[in-house]
Amino acid sequence: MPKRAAVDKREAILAAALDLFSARAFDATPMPLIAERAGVGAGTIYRHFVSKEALGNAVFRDSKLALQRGLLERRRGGETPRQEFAAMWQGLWEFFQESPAAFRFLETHSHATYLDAASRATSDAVFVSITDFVRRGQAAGAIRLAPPAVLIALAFGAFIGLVKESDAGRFSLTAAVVTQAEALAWDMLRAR
Amino acid sequence: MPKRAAVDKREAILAAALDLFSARAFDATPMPLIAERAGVGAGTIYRHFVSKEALGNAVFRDSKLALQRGLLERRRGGETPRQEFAAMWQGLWEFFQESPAAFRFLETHSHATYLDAASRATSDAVFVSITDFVRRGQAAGAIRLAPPAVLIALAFGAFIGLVKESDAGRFSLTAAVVTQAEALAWDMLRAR
Amino acid sequence: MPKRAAVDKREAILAAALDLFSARAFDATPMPLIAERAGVGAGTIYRHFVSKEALGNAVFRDSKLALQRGLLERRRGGETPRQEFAAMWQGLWEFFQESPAAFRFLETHSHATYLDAASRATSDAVFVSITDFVRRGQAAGAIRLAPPAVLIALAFGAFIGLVKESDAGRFSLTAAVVTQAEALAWDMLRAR
Amino acid sequence: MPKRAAVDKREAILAAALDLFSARAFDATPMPLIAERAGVGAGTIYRHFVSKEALGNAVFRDSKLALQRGLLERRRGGETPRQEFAAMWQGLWEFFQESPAAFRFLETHSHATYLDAASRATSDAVFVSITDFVRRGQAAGAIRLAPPAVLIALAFGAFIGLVKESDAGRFSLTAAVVTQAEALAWDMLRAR
DNA sequence: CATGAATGAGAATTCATTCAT
DNA sequence: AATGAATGAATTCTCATTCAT
Repeated sequence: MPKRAAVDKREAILAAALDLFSARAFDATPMPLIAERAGVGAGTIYRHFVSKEALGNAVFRDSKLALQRGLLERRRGGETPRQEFAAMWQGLWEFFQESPAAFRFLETHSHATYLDAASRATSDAVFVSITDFVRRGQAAGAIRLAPPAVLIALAFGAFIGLVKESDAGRFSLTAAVVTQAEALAWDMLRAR
Repeated sequence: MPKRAAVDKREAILAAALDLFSARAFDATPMPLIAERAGVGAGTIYRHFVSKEALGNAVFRDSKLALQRGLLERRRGGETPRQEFAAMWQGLWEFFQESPAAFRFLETHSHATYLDAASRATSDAVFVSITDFVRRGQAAGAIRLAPPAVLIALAFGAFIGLVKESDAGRFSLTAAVVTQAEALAWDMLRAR
Repeated sequence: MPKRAAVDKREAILAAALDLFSARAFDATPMPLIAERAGVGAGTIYRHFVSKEALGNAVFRDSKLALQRGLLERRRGGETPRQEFAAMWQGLWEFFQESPAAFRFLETHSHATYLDAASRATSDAVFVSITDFVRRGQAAGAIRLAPPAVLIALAFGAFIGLVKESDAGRFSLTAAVVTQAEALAWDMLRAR
Repeated sequence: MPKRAAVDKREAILAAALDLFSARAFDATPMPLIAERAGVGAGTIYRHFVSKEALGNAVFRDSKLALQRGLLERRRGGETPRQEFAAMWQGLWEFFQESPAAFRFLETHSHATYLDAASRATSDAVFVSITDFVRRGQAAGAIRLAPPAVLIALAFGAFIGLVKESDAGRFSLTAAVVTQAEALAWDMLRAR
């Protein structure tokens, strides 16, 4: 088992990298800056990650898993598809509030050339878990009969659009806005 | 008026830069590579753009204006909001088909740190012209009464989600998919 | 055809690298030091050689070919094996006098891990040209009947030993010493 | 007197360093790799050697002394110069067989910039002990009247040439080859 | 004594930009 | 105007050495 201090440094490095990668581009972020932000020596990063790319992938996977947790943790079981969708939308919103850097990082780096197979597999796993929800909703007659991937792309894209445009200063992303948006997004998905 | 040859080189540089910036990150794209792709000398780029950042901004503005043209050019006048929305959605789709590089570039670089005031102003102008459409639709009772910026964020985000997930290989972005998606997106916006 | 200036810089870099690599180890020689010695910018080296290893190989091949020229150029044709050996020994001596750095570099780096196939091929070609001499001498009954490679190893090794020990300060390598040594070396090779 | 364990670690470090230094260059051999190979912590090396250079010098001196032992231990006393030379040549061969790494290390690092006065003194001592043999041989009329240092350089160089060229794959260094070579080398030295 | 995590100076290499041609 | 060779600052990464445990 790794020492406490080592784990702390690793966490500090990941946190600093996430902060920086979400604010500037990956390629525009020098390793020494990450080290400084994390409060460690530049060489220390390489004791935990074999390369900058490996660090980028670790940040990506951590963020993706955090998103998955946020997305799924509010579901209770035994909910209607309508309720489940609301829970996921709220979960996304809470994830964004808890770690906006992670949310923005995922959105900006989803097609980054440095992502490796493991990172892509993590992305896929998250996607599959949502696909499952859509299929159940369709089977129950609550969600429209369109390819699940397309429905997810539209709904997820809508949420991301919300964050991006609020970042651009077009409006302020309040709980009220998010809740209203959820109702609209559900109108896009629900069977009629 | 600039000479024909000079204009051609400028265009070649912009096209090469767009190609490259949409495939790799801005900071991961060397100027000499852009020059080579454009068929000009590295120094020549600096006769047309004062810096790499200036080139990035020019590419951004050109792409944004092309998107605006695509978005608006199919509208005829005298259409219902429903028809106008369909026209804009189709316009977006045509813009994507004509220059997927420009579409992807805009999506990935919308928050780039190198964007200057003029670029942001161009973005805003595009946004405003869509806002206008939403307001008219709301006045006509065809579009829901929510902040226009939020509705645009949701609908535009949904379209971008479509492109991103199809890029990720989750499905193939055919005309049929796009048309079906348009109906769903309209269901998100329309008043009821 | 490359420009004159470019060729000059390339030569300057090769000369500086040879100087430095023969005085210190390859791995102990920083590229900026080579650049400084050559009077060029550090980046310039990379316009002529793709890597430090490539530079090392170029220096090696150049030196090896210079050694080959020195070794063979004093031969006239129609000489006895005895005369030919003397010519080669003198050629080696002249090569050493003209470019002691090249001589020492070859000796110290003959097994360097960075040497590539082309460099090894150059080494082999030189070896073969000497092997040919030995075979002819053996056919003429002038040189002992031992494996040519072994004879070459002994004679060449003897010459290198001379240089190394004189470098170590055990004696001064004068023309007289070299000539006397040649007679002894021949006594090692000649048939009896 | 140092503890047994400490001596063992010191020996392990020296052995690991010798192995590594003979296969790769001194400057291309990381201390942590030596530590790992020796089965000790990286810091432990510094309890036995003040620096990497000091370690390199210790390896050099150990190897040089081992060579000296190999060179001289087969001499019995009361031999003819001819027999003594054969004994030394065989000793060299046995030393090479017992520790080829030490042999190669000495050969490659004889001019290393990090060698200190003590290392050079050790080299000199070995040289002197051979010089003594040459002088006696000359006094007895068995060895040519040339500067002993020159004769040693030639003979020793010849042996090294044998090893280098066999390493280069030109032939296989068998006992038969070594014995034949000894006869030739003696022909180079013997008075006539 | 021994360890090995941590460090930061220094290594190789890249690339935006300049300027002589 | 156009070029592309040249530059050197900045980047990623390595490793000798230290020191808290």
